[in-house]
Amino acid sequence: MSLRGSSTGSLLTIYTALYEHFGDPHWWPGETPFEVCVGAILTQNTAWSNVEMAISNMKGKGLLDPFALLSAPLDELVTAVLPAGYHNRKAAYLRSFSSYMVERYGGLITSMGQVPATRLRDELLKMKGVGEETADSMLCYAFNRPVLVMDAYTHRVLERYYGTSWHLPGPGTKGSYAAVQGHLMERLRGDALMYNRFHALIVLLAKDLCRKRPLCSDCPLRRFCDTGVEQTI
DNA sequence: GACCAGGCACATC
DNA sequence: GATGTGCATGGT
Repeated sequence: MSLRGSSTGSLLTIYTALYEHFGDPHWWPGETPFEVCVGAILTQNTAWSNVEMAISNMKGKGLLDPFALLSAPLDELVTAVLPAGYHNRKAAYLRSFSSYMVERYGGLITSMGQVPATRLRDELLKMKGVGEETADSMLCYAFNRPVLVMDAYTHRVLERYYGTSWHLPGPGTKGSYAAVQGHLMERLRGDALMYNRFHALIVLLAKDLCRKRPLCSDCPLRRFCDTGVEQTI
């Protein structure tokens, strides 16, 4: 398992070019850490625009609080998250997450923030509806931990960037998440803010390429366009 | 009308 | 353990 020809320099080049092109992405959209966690669950296999509608519904009903969420009737919660799809499952996941927060941490997100990242990650992964990507999104964007989120965008953009030298397993294959995440974090050796921005900028790039928005002529990111990445992301 | 979008759990082999 | 399938809506 290796990436021939890769180097810390090339990854930092991507990061620097992305930052210069897009600026500070200010991720994740969310007014509170709890809202970020809710968004991480709601966005599973779902476009963010649909998640925004669901979060807006929840905000309108005062459900963006673990205690309020737990005391609300289930059908009210289901109705609120309807636009995000998978409403029955996601409503159950949100209840499960809120229950965990209230029972273990008294509903205080600040108490969760005191827990070592590896332990908190293990706890999150034990909950139904929280896989590696969702747990890492919470750790990085709600708890400001130095964790790089690996999602389909990250995988596909980097796959295209490295081209034939990309020898890590593809999304969905065994060990792919930890392998790719470990590879990138070893080389980037960044802090929480850098990992936060790196993943966010990759997503912005992928979305821009989807929309076929042209990059400036001297931008190092044109390498993505030259390899036809806009055709596949 | 088909396909996709910031996954995950569970059943089956 | 690996693979396939269900979950569900809104936008394109």
